[in-house]
Amino acid sequence: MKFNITAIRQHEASKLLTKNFLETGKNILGDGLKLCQRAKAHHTQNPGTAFIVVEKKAIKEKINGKWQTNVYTLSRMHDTAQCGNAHLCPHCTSYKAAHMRGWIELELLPAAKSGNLCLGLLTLTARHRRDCDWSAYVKNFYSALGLFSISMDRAFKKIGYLGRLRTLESPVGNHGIHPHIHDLFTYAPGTDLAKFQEIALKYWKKALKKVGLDCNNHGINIKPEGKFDPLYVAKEMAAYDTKTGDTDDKEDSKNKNLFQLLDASAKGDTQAANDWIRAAKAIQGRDRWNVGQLAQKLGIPCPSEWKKPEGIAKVDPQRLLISYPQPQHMIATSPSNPRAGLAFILRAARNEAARPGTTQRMVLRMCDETIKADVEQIKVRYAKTLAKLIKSSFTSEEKERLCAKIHSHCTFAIAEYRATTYSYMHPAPKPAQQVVDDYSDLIPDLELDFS
DNA sequence: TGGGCGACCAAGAGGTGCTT
DNA sequence: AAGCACCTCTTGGTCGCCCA
Repeated sequence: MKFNITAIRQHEASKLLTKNFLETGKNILGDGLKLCQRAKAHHTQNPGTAFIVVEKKAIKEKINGKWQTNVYTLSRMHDTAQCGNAHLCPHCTSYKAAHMRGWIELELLPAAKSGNLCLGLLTLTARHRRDCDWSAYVKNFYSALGLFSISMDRAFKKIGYLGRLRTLESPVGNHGIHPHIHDLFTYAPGTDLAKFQEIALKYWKKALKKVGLDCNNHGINIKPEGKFDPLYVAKEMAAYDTKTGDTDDKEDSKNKNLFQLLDASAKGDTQAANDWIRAAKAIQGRDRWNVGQLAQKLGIPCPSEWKKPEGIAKVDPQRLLISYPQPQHMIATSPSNPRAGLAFILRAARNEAARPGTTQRMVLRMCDETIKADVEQIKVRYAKTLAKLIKSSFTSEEKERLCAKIHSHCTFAIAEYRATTYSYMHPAPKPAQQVVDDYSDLIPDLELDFS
C-alpha cells in the first residue's frame, strides 16, 4: 500500500510543468493541476482554512498474488479545488477512473444486458518510433481513427454495433509515445468476431496507410464478452498495457504510463522528465474517455451527467478533521518546494491521532523548505545579475562597488520576501470562526484501488 | 520601497473532439 | 453541418516577482 504516491507524482508533474513554462514561455494544456488539492474549492465556506480528513478504511489489495482486505488509516485534503485533467493529474485521473468504473458497472453493463447486447473490446495500435514529432504522430493516429470508423460503418452495423466507450492510453517506451485505443463496443450475440477482426484489420491498415502510418497483423485485437474485464478500460494505471501477456508486442512490456514516467523523473531520470513533457504536449486536448452517442442510444445518462448514487455513508467514528491556515498550505505545497509538500503533510496527518500537533509542525517545516528554496532562487538571480555587470566593468574599485550594491539589493529582497511570506502565512487573527461539525458535505471518497 | 508586469485562481462559458 | 460529450480556457480580481 503506497500512501503518498499520488501527492508525490502531482508534485513532480507541477515541477515539470513549471520548468517547461519557464523554458519555453508556453503553457501545456492542463497546468491547472498545479493548483489541484492546493487551492480552496470555489464556493468554500472556509477560504482561509485548509482541511484534512483522516479516517480508517478497508482496502482490497493483492498481496503476493492473493486478494485480501486490509484496514488502513488514510488522509486526504477536503474542500480543495480539483483540476479535472484526466490525462496528467494523478489525483483527478483516479477520481475520474473511479467515476467511469461506476458508470460502466451501474449504467453501461445493465443497459447492454437489458438490450440483449454483448460488450467486446477492440484495441487499435500502430507502429511508432521515438525519433519523430510525437504531436504529429498522435494527430495522424487520430486521423486514421476517423478514416477507420467511416470505412467500417457498414461492417459495424452488421454486428449490431451501437457505439463505444473509447479510452486513450498513451504510455511511452523505447520507441517513443505509443498512443492506442481501447473501445468497449456493443455487438449482437452470435456474431463471428474472428471474421469481423479480419475485416477490421484490413480497414485499419488501409486507414493507417493513408496518413503515412502502418501496423503489423496485431494492429487490431478484439476480445469477445467474457474474455476480459470491462472495468479494465477505466483503470487509472492501465495494467493492461504495461504487463506482459495481454499485448502481442513484447516492447509494450517496457512501456511506462505517464505516472510511471513521473516516478522515474522524481528519481532523477531526465529522459523520463523529457518524455513526460513530450507526451503531455502530444496528447493535450484529446479525450481520455469518450462515449460518443452510446449513452444516448442506450437511453442512459452520459458519464459527465451521471452521478454515483450515494450509498449509506459509513462514517468512521474516529474520523479526524485537521485544520490549519490555508496560506500555509499554499506555501508548503508550492512547486518550488524541492520536497513533495503535500505528501509529507498527508503522512503527518495519518499520525495526528497518535501524536497531536504533528501535522501543523509538518506544514510549517514544509513552508520552511519552500522559503529556503525561494531564498536560494533570489540569491541565484542576483548572482547572475552581478556576474553580468562585473563582466562589463574594468577597475577593481568599480567591481567592489557593484558587489556591495548588488549584495545589499539581494539582502533587501530576501528580507522583503521573508516579511511578505511571513505576513501571508500568519494572517492577523479574525473573529473566531465556528468550525462546522456537520461533515455531510464532504466530497465523495475516492475509490481507492491499488491492485 | 513602489510601480509594473505577469502568474495565479475557479467555474461557467465556450472550444475541441467526435459521431451521425 | 449539426449535435453531443468532454474538458479546458477565459474572466476579472488578487497575489507575488522583478527591478531600480
